[in-house]
Amino acid sequence: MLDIKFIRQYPDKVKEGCSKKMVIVDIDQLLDVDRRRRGTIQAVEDMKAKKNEASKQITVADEKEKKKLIMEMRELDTNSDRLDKSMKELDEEFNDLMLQIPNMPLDDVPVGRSDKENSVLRKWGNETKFNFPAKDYLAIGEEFDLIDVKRAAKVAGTRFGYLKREGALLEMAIVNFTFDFLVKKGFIPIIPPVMLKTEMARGMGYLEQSDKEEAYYLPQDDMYLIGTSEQAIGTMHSGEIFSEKDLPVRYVGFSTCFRREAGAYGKDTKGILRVHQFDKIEMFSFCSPEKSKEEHKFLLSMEESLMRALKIPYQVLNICTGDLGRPAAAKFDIEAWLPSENRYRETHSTSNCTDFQARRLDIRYKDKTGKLGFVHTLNGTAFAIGRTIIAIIENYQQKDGSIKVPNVLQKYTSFKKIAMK
RNA sequence: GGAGAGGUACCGAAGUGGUCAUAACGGAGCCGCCUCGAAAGCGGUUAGUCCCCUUAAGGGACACGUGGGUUCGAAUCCCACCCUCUCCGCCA
Repeated sequence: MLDIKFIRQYPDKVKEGCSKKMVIVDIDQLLDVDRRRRGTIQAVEDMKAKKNEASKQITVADEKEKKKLIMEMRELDTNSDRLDKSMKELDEEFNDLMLQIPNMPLDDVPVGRSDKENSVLRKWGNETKFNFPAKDYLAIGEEFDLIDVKRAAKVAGTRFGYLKREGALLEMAIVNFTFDFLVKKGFIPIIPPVMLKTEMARGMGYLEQSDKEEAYYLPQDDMYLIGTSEQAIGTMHSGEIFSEKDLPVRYVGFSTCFRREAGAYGKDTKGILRVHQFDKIEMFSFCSPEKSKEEHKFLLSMEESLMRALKIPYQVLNICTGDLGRPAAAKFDIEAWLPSENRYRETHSTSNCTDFQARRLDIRYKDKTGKLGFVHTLNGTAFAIGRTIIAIIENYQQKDGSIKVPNVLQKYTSFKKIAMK
């Protein structure tokens, strides 16, 4: 959510931000509702002030005076009912419009219409080439019985997978390695709930329009399954006030993530690249507003360090305004090299959501002088484990058909390569 | 799932229709006084959001878990929901 005061003051900036993000919202209509709403607030408050004054008098008035005042107040009530009703309508309209407005992109975010206009910031590592016929991850995974999507389809349907044998063990190794790495950097390890109350899901800004279709909803309990642990970590401090000296507060969370992939029919239908359920390690920061740009770079540097530790070639994308999504003010993606596709595929994403989520969730901080302000929230993928395993299998396949385990992970596994069924 | 108790400030807690929310009382934190220093004691302080006005100052509304209702008036009475705790049942 944006600050209405900011919208009043800089309507043109907000309109520009919306159009850069390819979001259509009628800002003039919002400002009109805002004007009418404030007028009504004034009228309602005047009336309440009158009633409060009369109430005070009633307590000290004599019997005759009291009766007269009560009659007057009864009459006033018929008017106030009408006002209350239009107040409620205006509030609803106002909130509706406010929730539609996306976060403003930061000034240095490149302007573009869609993901086709994202720019490559840098590349790391040499794109893996083999002097033997390379296989794709699914062929190798099935050969060694690491991945089983056929039986998953029987049991749960398409877009599910079993991770088996060394595949399952590899997941544990990645989790342990990543937690060791990030806890040493000061991140607080956490395993969050994977279900959210509706109000919390809304607070994270993922329930508006098409985003809503992406989440699994449990009607019996009015709850949502999380699409990423970001949603359960960001909401953790809702309604709370940090001391500025305690910021930044950084978490590393592990959770299963659930996505309906409603708009992705026909896309990546094979294998486990795009599935309804996967495990992910996620970083999340709460920081002061002045530090969020720096914090964003820090999260990106953590992502890159992790990829370099695994020695998987990657590129960093600077996401353009049209591809940011609603809550983000700036975003970087990392794509890992997949030899079988001869291209990079997304494995990481880190967003600076500035105060957009903090406003909705009422997460503030108190500075040295006692002044309150909204914190900035940021998130970044440490590893989406399924896709990381895909990248490892493909980039680490050997001429003899085996898969080497990346050096940094060997400490966390009892095997150095995967060669036997 | 059944039965009960409860949610008030940083924490504990009183208040059970109006003079009790700038919220009694107790504790904790911070600042100051006292002291060579500390403890004790004393004094101060620890919330906000919105609207009007805006240079400042000021005025008003709301805030007793959340949302409704009853009433001239609700922390207090009624309804729904959320959360916490205790006991029983079930359970990894």
